[in-house]
Amino acid sequence: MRITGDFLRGRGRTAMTREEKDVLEAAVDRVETFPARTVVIRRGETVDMSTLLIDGVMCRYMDARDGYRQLVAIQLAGDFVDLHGYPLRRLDHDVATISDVRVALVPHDRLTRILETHPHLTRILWRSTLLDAALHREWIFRLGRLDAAGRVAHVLMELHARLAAVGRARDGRFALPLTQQDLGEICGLTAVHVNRTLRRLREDGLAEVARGEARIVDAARLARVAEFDPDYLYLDGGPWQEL
Amino acid sequence: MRITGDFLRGRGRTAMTREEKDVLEAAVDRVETFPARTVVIRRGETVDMSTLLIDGVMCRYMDARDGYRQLVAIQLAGDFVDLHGYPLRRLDHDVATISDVRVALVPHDRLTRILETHPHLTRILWRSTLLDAALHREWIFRLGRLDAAGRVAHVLMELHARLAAVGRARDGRFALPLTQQDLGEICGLTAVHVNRTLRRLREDGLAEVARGEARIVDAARLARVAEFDPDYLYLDGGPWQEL
DNA sequence: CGGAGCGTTGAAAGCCCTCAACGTTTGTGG
DNA sequence: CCACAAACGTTGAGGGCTTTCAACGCTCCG
Repeated sequence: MRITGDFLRGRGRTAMTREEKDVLEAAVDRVETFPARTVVIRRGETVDMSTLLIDGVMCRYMDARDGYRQLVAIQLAGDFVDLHGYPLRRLDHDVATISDVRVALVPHDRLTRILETHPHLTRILWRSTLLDAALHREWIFRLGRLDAAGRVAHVLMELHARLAAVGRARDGRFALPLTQQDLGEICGLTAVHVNRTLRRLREDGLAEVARGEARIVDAARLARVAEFDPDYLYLDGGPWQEL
Repeated sequence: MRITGDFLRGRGRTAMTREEKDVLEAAVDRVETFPARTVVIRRGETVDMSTLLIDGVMCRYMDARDGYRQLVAIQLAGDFVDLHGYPLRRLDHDVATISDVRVALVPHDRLTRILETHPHLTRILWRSTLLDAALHREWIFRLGRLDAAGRVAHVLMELHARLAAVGRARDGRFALPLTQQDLGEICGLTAVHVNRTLRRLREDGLAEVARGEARIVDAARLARVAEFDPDYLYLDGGPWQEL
């Protein structure tokens, strides 16, 4: 498969012409791997390349004074992890791996070239950074309005939907290399309470998380607990088709 | 003053050339006003213009099942409220006014023209949508990691910094047309608890909010309670100068 | 096979919510 | 300009959700 084959897969990739896909593919300078649990970019660093995640799971996070951190994004296969670093030039948060990952690196000067020559592809790249922003907003909603069960349920629903879009979920099951501590740092909860909440979801027949795998047992009820509506993911086949 | 004169003011506007400022100004189709507490765009609507806020305060929010809403952004003078609607085509949230507002409307076909002819200005517009995303991330941090006092303090610090950047704060004071209910919908708290928290901040000599005005009394201590670092606002004069 | 990280469970404390009542301000119409 | 109503702000008491602290079991990897 092409290096960039999962980019926007299931979320508007079809809006790219064959030539645009080639141009994007050609913008990749090289492919690298990082081991699990590695910090890749530190907050404040000036960046001159952006990272497209090919396989594995990464995260973006901000540190709190008490030593805990708050995850602000989970990045999955096909995600441009730090494309926003191109217009912003420096990042306001850290980037790290969760699992072993394979990434493609795209130098910013090649993005500038795309900007100058391919307006439609530019708009698609721009759009992809805004899909991230839409996820951010949903995370704000999750943290501001949902209780512990809702938050954990929401994360599971979101990850399932996103992984399914890139062919990495089947029958409601998907690999979930997150610890309960990680889930806590996503949901603004302690690991202890995540544990109790997962038990509750399991006992209620909604979802099961164990040994690096998640399984959504009753999607309808889980979605209700999570107040989950996949609109914000702008998935293909949703109510609108665009670009 | 020009209609677009506050756009990116204090946050990278100087990176725009004179010609680019003219092009942006010319992209404005018309100026409109809306009264306070009006819904301007409903979630899911397809949009073909974007809204630049000239004066007043607006918000973006998502509804929860219980009737409460979660604000995901506050927009101030100079903010492009829904520029993300251009690449996304439809919004995943509602947009409403808080105070009376004056806005400039920019048709999307003119943005497409800019995309095709002004790559540097395009990058600046792109960047402005990513400043919003950086705010989203900080809001996630605020909700996930801070207690009530920290959240309210953080909102006050952020609004002060952003308003100061566009010349609408003086001596730590600024107009704050938000009710305690609004603050609760920003912070994921009830209005009652916002009230108690504001009292606490007042009694501790950190900040005062009353009759539509906020006053930051002790910025250093308030920033500490809020774990506030203005990095994420990408203000001019910060540690980096870019574009 | 040993250790470190991860997961699990219980008890107690704390923060925030809910409910309720009342005071204050704002805006509107007479 | 006043009167009134509605929205907003304030305060108290009690309850619930989540955290904290502590202990222990499990799993996986070197």
